[in-house]
Amino acid sequence: MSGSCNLSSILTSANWAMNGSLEPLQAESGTAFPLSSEPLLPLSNAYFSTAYSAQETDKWYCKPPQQWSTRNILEWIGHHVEDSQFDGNTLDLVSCTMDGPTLCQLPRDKLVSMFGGPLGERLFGHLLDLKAKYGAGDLSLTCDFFNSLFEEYPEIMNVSGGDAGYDILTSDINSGLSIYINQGGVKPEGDMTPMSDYGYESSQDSLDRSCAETLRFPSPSSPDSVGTDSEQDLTEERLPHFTKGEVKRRRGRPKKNFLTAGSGSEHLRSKKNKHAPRGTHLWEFIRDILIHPEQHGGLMRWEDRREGVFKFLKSEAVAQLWGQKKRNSSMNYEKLSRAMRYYYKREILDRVDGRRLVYKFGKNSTGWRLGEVGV
DNA sequence: AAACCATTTCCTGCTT
DNA sequence: GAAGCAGGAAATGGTT
Repeated sequence: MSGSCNLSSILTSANWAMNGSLEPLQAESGTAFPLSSEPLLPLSNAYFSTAYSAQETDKWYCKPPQQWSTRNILEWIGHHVEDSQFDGNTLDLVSCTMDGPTLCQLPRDKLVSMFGGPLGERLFGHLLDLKAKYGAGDLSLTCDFFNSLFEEYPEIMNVSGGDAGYDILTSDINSGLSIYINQGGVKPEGDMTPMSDYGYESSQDSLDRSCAETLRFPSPSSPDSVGTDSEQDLTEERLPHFTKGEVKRRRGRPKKNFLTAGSGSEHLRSKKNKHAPRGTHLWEFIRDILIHPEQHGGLMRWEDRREGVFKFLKSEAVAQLWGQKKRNSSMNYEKLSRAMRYYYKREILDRVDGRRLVYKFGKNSTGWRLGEVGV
């Protein structure tokens, strides 16, 4: 694309947003998406760690993508660029400058052609998840989401055979409307269900969207959104108190099922990219909560930042959030803490004796120390 | 396909 | 008694 600015230009030009001395960026004539007059912000690690000048409610993660401004979109793309360690210098500024409705209408292949395969797929998948999440209260947005989904993945409409029962595809967190897919059909379900998970591709994705205070904890009688082998398994595994003494619950991680992974985009993405995205380990998830307190304050806090000592303030809420990330609504602090204890041996965590809910990062953990990149 | 890794689940016993 | 800690054992899903 001739004459376009790349992201390094943004990083340079965006300094005007900080020192106010540079001219606003202008798009080339014929640009498909008009540039916003809003100041553009740098898409760098430093930005994401330090620039919180904008009101929190104006962040991309605080509103539906349909309402994003150009700056929101740049922040969003920058977040994925940073999180995936993608080389932002290869991107066109023109590709990044559009409004929310324009972005939401872009088909998958268009995003892929604009941003390249890995990043484009990533952006598209996350956008689907965001549309699913924010479809609440606006049926057109939900329809938009399904139109996109069915357009991109028509095989969903041809699911047949397999286990009986409905697999949750998505849910409307405000209205309680849940959409299930069963053997080629889509069934709306009126009952309230646990909040659907989002397509976490980084810990920030989840945390941006969730605060402990707004978490919905699954009721014992509600259907579970986590994939199980079958309806029978769902009963046996998720409602053990109904079958206690009759069926022994299987140990280990519950099985996933096709189409049960939130929007399905992560499942489909994983086929193409076998490498787990950054930030998918528990200790990284914990670390990110601690280093982004402005996004999820009140869940955890540093006891001694220099030494890496931290404390769970809302242990169950953190566990639920971790469960969302792993698409496992049965996660709790007991299980999370068991995983944390495994880190002692690997020296990712050090023991802190005698203090409840207090842990300490070990020598094999990174990214939390003062002075490290982005911290 | 198999080995490996990082959890997840369940459990018993202990401590606060 | 509840909550948390410790760690063994077995299981799963994803990656190599």
